[in-house]
Amino acid sequence: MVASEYHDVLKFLLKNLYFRQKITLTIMSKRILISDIAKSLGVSVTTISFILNGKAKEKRISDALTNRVLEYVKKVGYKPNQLAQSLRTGQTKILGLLVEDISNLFFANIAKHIEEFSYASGYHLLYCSMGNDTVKAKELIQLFYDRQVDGFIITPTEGLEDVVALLLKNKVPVVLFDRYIPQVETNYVVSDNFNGAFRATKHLLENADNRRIGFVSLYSDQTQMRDRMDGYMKALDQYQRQAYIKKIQIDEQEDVAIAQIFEFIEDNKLDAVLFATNYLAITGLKVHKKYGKLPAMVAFDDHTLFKLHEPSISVVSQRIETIAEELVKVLLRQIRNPQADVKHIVVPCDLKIRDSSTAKSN
Amino acid sequence: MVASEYHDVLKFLLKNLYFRQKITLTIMSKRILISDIAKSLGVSVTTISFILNGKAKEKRISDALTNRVLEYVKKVGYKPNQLAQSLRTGQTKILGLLVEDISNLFFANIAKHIEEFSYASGYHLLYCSMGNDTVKAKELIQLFYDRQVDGFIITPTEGLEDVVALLLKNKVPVVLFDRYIPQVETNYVVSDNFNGAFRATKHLLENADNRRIGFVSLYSDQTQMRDRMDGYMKALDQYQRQAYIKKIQIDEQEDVAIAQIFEFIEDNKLDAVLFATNYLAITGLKVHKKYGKLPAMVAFDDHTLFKLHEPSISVVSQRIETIAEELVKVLLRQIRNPQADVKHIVVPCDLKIRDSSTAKSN
DNA sequence: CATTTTTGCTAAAAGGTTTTAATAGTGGTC
DNA sequence: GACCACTATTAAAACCTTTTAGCAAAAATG
Repeated sequence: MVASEYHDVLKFLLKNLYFRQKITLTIMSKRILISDIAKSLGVSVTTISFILNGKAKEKRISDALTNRVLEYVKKVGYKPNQLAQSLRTGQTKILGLLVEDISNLFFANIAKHIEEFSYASGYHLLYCSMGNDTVKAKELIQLFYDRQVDGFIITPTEGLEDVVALLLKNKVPVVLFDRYIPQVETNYVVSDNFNGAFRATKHLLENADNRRIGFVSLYSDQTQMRDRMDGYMKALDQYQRQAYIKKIQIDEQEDVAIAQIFEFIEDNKLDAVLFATNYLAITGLKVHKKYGKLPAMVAFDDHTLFKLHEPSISVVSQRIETIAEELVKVLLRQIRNPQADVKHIVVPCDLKIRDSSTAKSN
Repeated sequence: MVASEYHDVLKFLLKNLYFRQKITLTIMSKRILISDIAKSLGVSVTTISFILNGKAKEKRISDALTNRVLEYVKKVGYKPNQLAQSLRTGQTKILGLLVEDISNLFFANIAKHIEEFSYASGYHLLYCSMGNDTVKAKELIQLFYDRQVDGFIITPTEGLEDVVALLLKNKVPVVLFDRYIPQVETNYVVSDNFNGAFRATKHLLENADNRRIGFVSLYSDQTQMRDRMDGYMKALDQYQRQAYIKKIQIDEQEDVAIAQIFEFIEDNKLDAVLFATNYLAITGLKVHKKYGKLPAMVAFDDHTLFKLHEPSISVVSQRIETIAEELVKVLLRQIRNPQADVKHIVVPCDLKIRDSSTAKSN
């Protein structure tokens, strides 16, 4: 199945998921077994299993019997016990979603869409937030592995190289997102952070008033941070301007961060700033609120706040739905065909220009 | 175990979760079986199972053997196959979390904390968003039921009375939150919406400039909406003021909603407005941005935006962590003791007064 | 010393599927 | 009419645990 076909199938499934037949609830205390059906119909369990798994033709079950079974199964609302099924087949039809923090709007949004695509394909999701705690992260991956999830969707935090490599070595399907691990050859889906930052910086540079343009980022070796910085640098190089870079500690106290950003802007007399994450940009806005000073700015990742803020904040926004769709697509491909080659998918970003980078105010 | 003890245990587990022993990864292709251990140690499978399930004493397994087994198990990193375990015991150690929309900040935050408390107790979470689609919601509940989750945490959308009742009838542990279903006697954990709204309204009333105070809500019969309105009404009654109530369609186009709110404020010459949800309040702020008019206001549910907005927005905020903790506590109680009586927990709200309801500006 | 009780452990069943290997019957071929 | 191929179905093994019921040896009892 080529990619575009696959895409269509997914879309189709998704669209029709909620319009299937009228839903019949079969929540009842005594779950009915395949052996009950076999007895009632005077047929063997094997036959029924074959029919239900679509192997009727292959196993030469007569059409008459096939229909009789199918009808009866529908009538009594039989559903195979998934645990028994999973135990036997080794497939749980569950994916593990490990994000940095599910309460972060970016991840929550991704999670929402991943959920939609997964469910449309018959997969459920176990989720968890790993924070920036490597030990916790490894433990959670181990837990999900022990639960025999069919695949992993992970935002790798630092220090996870070995465990991800271990998963791969054991042929566990994995797809990373938001950032990837250069040393480990895995599937990943990321935004085009480099170009996003490049275009944002260029946009700031094109306003002649912006002589001195700074970049606020985090102390982090993660690829998305590196790429954003590289994009910023390239734009500056093109215009032969000096770079001003400030990195904040990942778990810095908010007021400390605020003070640091304020100093950074003041000391360097910055006219404009590119913030590497929306969280940092929000911290930047608090500088504004506290010190009443705000240079031109662009933030990475959109946020409800940015549209409403006065002035509204320009952003490099990620195509969250596309990312989610690709994630599920790549992962399911790997699950269905373990031989499949590794996929690296880079999704373009969109530069949304608002007032914070154009208005002459401030 | 009384509630407070239980609370302590949870807290303890949570705190120590990440500091346990050094983590040893046992991700490996060939999973080791209990029978392998039995063979290696020349002991029966039964004995090992008893020991691992803490029944050594009860089953009179000698201490010597117990230790030998425990040590060996640790050495080879054996972990029981959870599927086989679940199949046999009927317990999956998985909870189903069904929220209206995981990408909504309120639910994402709750999800984060529910996750923490669940994991600390050895439970994992399957999540999904139901939207406002009753059919989808029922289907998802059915799917989770089929997966034999040990319990449900649900924000019931309208039309779910029957399926929740069905779960209850079949002794499936359920706890509702955010709102409940009056006709069905279930566990629930909700905020004290009535008093929250009452206090917020009273706060607005106490400012003598606010003669006309409106309430913007949704067309919805859900309890939390009803309670918030009742709280608003009671405060107005106390001050013998007229009520101005505007309800917006749940899935209304944003610009339509904006226009409706604007009209509502204009037509009634409102001095102040209480918004029944943070989403509505944000829509209200867009009225401000579009028409440049903003009465005094208080929003329900906090949001990053509100602290930063100029003026900052006063809110009735919910104690999300407490709610999450109670949810898990109540649900696990029910799971562990199916006879346990139904719990109704009402968590107080906090009125956070900011500039939008006090500043003389606008 | 015969009987009962306790100790220490285990064989086998149960949980509910899928899948392998086999069987009994039918029709065709030379 | 012996042999083969095919049809339509199934018994039993496998997946990996937990739990029931029971057994043999040792200790306690009268």
